Parts: sequence; C-alpha cells; structure tokens
Amino acid sequence: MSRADDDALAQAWHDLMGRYQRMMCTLDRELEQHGLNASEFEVLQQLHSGKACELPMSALAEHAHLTQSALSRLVSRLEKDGLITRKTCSNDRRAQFVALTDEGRRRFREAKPTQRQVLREGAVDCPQLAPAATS
Amino acid sequence: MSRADDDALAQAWHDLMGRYQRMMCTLDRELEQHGLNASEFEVLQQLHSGKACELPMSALAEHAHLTQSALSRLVSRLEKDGLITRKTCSNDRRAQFVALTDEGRRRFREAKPTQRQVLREGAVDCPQLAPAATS
DNA sequence: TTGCATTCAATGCACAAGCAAATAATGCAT
DNA sequence: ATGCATTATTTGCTTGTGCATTGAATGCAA
Repeated sequence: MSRADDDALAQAWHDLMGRYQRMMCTLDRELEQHGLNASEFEVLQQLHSGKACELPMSALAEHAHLTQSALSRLVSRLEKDGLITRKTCSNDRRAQFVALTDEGRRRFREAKPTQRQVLREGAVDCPQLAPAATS
Repeated sequence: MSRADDDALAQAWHDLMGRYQRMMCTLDRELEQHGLNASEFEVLQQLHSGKACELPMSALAEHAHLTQSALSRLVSRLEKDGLITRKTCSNDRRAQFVALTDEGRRRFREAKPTQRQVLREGAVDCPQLAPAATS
C-alpha cells in the first residue's frame, strides 16, 4: 500500500472522527433532556430490545463498546437513577443480572424519538450512516 | 421515514460507535509509545502538513474536532512537552499562533508510521474507511 | 476618549473513561 | 478439604473532555 493510499486513509479517518464526534456530541446534548447520555441510551436500548429483559453485565459490555469498568459505573448510575436493577445471579454469584425497571422502560421510550431524530438529521451529512438509512 | 428505517439507522450508528471506539482506543494505545494520543497526533499532523508551519488556535480548533477549551489544554500539553510553541500574534494580541518545534516535527514523523499502520489494520473491518483506502 | 458588545483564549468545575489492582466466587487438581 | 488459577465485577487513580465563566484585546459608536 502506497504512501498516497495511507494519506487518503488518514484523511478518511480524520473525516470520520469529525462526523462521529459531532454526532456523539449532539446526541449527548439532546439526550440530556432525558437524563441520559449516548452510552446509557445504548445500554437501555439493549435491555429494552432483548427478548429477555434481563442480561448479564458481560452481555451488556459486549454491546456497549465500553470497558468493563466503564460499564460497571454506567450501570451503577442507571441503578441509582432507578432505571435498572442489579440482581446477583443465583448460579454464579460473581455475575450480575441487569434488568430494566418500569421507570427505565418509560425513560427509554421517552428518549428514543429524540435519539432517532438526531440520527436522522445527522445522517444527512454522514455517508457512513446513509446506506442503512436508505435501505 | 419508517420506524424500520429508523431502527436500521440506529443499528448502523451502533455499529459505527463500535468500530470508531475500537479504532480510537487502539490508536491511543499504540500512539502512547510516542507520548501522544489520537487528538494530539491530529493536531501535530495539521501543523506538519500545513505549508505555513504556524497556525492560529482557531484553525487548529476547526481541524481537531474538539471544543476550544479542550484544544487549549491540548496545546498546553504539547507545549509543556516541547513539541510546539505558542506565540502571541502581533496584530491581534488575543490570538495565539502555534508552531511545531524541531522536536515536534521529529516526534510526529516518528509516530506517523504507527498511526498509519493502525489505520490500515483497522480499516480491514471498517467499511467506513475502506472506500478511501481502495482508491 | 469612554463605554459596550464581540471575539479569542484560558480556567474552574464536574464527569465519564481507561488502566491496573482489588475483591469475590468458581472450578479444578492434588 | 486445600491451594491455586480463572472469571466476573468493582474500585482507586489519573486524565481528557465539555460547559460555563472569566480575562483580555479589539472594534465601533456616541
């Protein structure tokens, strides 16, 4: 791969950084009115969409693109807010099961349209998201 | 736009988050051996590639996808590290001109192959970057 | 000139993140 | 049963970020 290709790749990465940061920032700012940030929303979404309304931390970690320590604290925050509950697994007492509370479900449903709208607006100048949006 | 499209968009965004975070994380980890993080690298790159080796903060801010305050601190860090110098503009003493030092130029050249390699490796499973990479 | 709105940058503050170490529960080998 | 490596999660610590505020320099109007 040539240096020119490398530079093009660097440019593409640079652009992606910009679009991502802008989107993430907008998302955080808009979701704030629901008392959530983008990562917290993703976790609630995972819990909400799952057939099982109850997931182990490990499953959430995989989904949230966070380190396990960041996820642990995120879950603590949501728990303190009353949006989810932690329950120690009876089979393996190291593991924790996380479940949405009614309030959590309510909050997610409330925030979802906001998130979707930000995505739609942002997707306009974000080719990375366009393909999926135009399907 | 239908709810199904919205959900597809949300999925695309979710995937993008994952790829971005992974790439960013790897980049930060690998660049650490050069005493830089991804944002700092981007700023050095901007200074290095510019014809003028001297840019106002405002120009850097535009490029770095950071808030002005984050950029201010980033520049402070690089200055403390001796990679750049700040110089008050003589025409408008509010503005600061930032320039690479020799050490900064050296450091950037040293870090660049590392960054490019991470990008190449990451681009493999990151369709967002592929188009530019295959041009 | 004086006053005032504007602009550029720096700073106080709070917070979320990563890394590394600690804690705790398991499972397995002896 | 005992010791030990492994796995799941939490916690201490440091750092980079955003937002809001402040400080400083500028330009313009009266």
